[in-house]
Amino acid sequence: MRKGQKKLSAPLEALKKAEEICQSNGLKLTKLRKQVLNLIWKKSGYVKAYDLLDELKKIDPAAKPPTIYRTLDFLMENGLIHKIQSLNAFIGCPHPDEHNECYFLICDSCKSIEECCSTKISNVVSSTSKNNNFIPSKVTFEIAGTCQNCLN
Amino acid sequence: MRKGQKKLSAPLEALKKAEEICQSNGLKLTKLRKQVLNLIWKKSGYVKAYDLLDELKKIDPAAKPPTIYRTLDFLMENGLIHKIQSLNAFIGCPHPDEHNECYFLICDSCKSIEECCSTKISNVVSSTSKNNNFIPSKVTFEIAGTCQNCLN
DNA sequence: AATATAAATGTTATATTATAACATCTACGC
DNA sequence: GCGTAGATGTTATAATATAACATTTATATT
Repeated sequence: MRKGQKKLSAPLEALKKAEEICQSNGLKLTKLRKQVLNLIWKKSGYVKAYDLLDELKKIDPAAKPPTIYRTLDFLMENGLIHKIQSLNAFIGCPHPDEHNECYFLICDSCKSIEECCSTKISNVVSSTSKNNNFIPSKVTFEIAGTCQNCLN
Repeated sequence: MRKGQKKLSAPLEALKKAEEICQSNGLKLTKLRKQVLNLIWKKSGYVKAYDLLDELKKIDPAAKPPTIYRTLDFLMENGLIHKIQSLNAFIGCPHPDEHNECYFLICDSCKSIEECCSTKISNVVSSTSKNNNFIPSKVTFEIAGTCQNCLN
């Protein structure tokens, strides 16, 4: 498999993991939440909230902005999805069980996003935080640019 | 001077640097742009676009959203200010002449933002980019948490 | 100085993103 | 069954941002 290419089964795995995580943490992955998480994974890249709302409306025509935003909040709080701050967009988390510091490589050309975790990043965050006597709680690390596929 | 505390003269210095940079790069720091940059520096922390618009309206009652957003775009493009993506807010850049990779320590408690540059960060960005065959163009690195002053 | 022209600003309208506030429903423990 | 907390429904509006076109201003050239 080419590096950077998403495994076809990633959505299924992610959904299964989501079930497990909610199960073991006493969280309710309700029908609505499952539907939204599904819709997020159906898109190959990132999704915008209102596009998601449009999709959801195909299932439930009564859906409204708070429906989506509340659901997104739940999914984010529980690490099942991430918000890409520089795009105001959302993306499924492929490894919701391992909460490392993650960063995102965002291709301006093909709009793909690669989520990466690295101890280097975590180390830099903790060392620089320590240097500044700062207690970090939320890290936003997004690198926009051009991915390998689009370079050719 | 306590670490993390802003020098009182920072705004003046930043404005002077801005003049110099525009001068030497053939950019026009017009009256409007200077006014907006001034308003940004007048605030001790970050500023929201529409708050800035309200301030600007005190000087020019005819000011409208595009007035602010266009000016913010100019200032950002030329490195005189930064956008904090996780807050949809803007902040003056204290060292617009040295364009290192920067990150921001954002205190959730007192709302202060410390801009930091470190070669460690730059190194991590370039090494992880290289590992992923990714050519970075824009880095967003924001760490929210609690600052030293608010810990006590 | 008149003229061209590119950049900056003005203006109107609207798109996009997100939340407040309150009502109702549903699952679950007792 | 009954109470309660959490989830969802609903209405309205707040907050953020840009498109599109008109006008003005600076400045380079003649």
